[in-house]
Amino acid sequence: MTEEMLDALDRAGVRLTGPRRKLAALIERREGHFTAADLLKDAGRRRMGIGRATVFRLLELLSEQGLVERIDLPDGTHAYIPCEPTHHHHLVCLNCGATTDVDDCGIEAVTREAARRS
Amino acid sequence: MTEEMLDALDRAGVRLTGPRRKLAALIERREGHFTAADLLKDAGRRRMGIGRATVFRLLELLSEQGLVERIDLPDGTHAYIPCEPTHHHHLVCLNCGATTDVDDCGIEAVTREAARRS
DNA sequence: CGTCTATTGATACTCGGTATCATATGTGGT
DNA sequence: ACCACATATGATACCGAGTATCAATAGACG
Repeated sequence: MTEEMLDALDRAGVRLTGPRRKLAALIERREGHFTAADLLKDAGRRRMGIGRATVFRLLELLSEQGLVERIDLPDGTHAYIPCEPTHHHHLVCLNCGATTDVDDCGIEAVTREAARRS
Repeated sequence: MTEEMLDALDRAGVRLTGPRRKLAALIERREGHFTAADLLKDAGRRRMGIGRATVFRLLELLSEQGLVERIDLPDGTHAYIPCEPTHHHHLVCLNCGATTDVDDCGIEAVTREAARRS
């Protein structure tokens, strides 16, 4: 997984820097979803001097590359889920935070119908 | 619509105060969705001295009463849509901001399937 | 090894929303 | 019509997520 990320970053033509390697490793040991704040906390606890901005920047990069899915939580914060860059949806349990992938794309039918009626 | 809101507030056992009446009127003249910031701006422009907190408090109240639906935009902000307190979904166009109601609840099938599989 | 550009982290900032708290104001009882 | 008192208000300060800036650092490539 870490390798995957680093490869993808390399392929994207960006530099393979120390902070990025460290953050990729941190993401790897997280299971399931996490927030920017989680990573920041992880990094802080291990006294790697990784700046706020760097974390947000890497998450943006990863999400552009499709290695991470950005989820909009109803409380207005964001979570990230490491994932394969294929088409699918995530369902997030608002109570326990568990996540599931849904490949059956039933949403399309609903939106199509709504588009027709508007 | 304003009457509806005020009635509902009355029914909810809260006081029918000046600021609440004014805000209800402001909401009425807005069409479609709006944000807390929109209301704040409206109120400020007319020099009604309505505080930040009051706006958020009223929106919370209205949303508890089901008179307004709180929408989570992907950029992490919230919008509100005046609506009847019945079961339905909203689709928000991310480009133009237009909203549509969807009563066909296709989402249930998807979530049910996912629940079974997890 | 050296250059040169991408990246970094500190800092300050913005913005949506919330907590606090003294003051003002609806409301229900008389 | 008045009063008492709880509820609601607005000013202010605060919080947390995310972004802008910018001088200093460090990959990558020759």
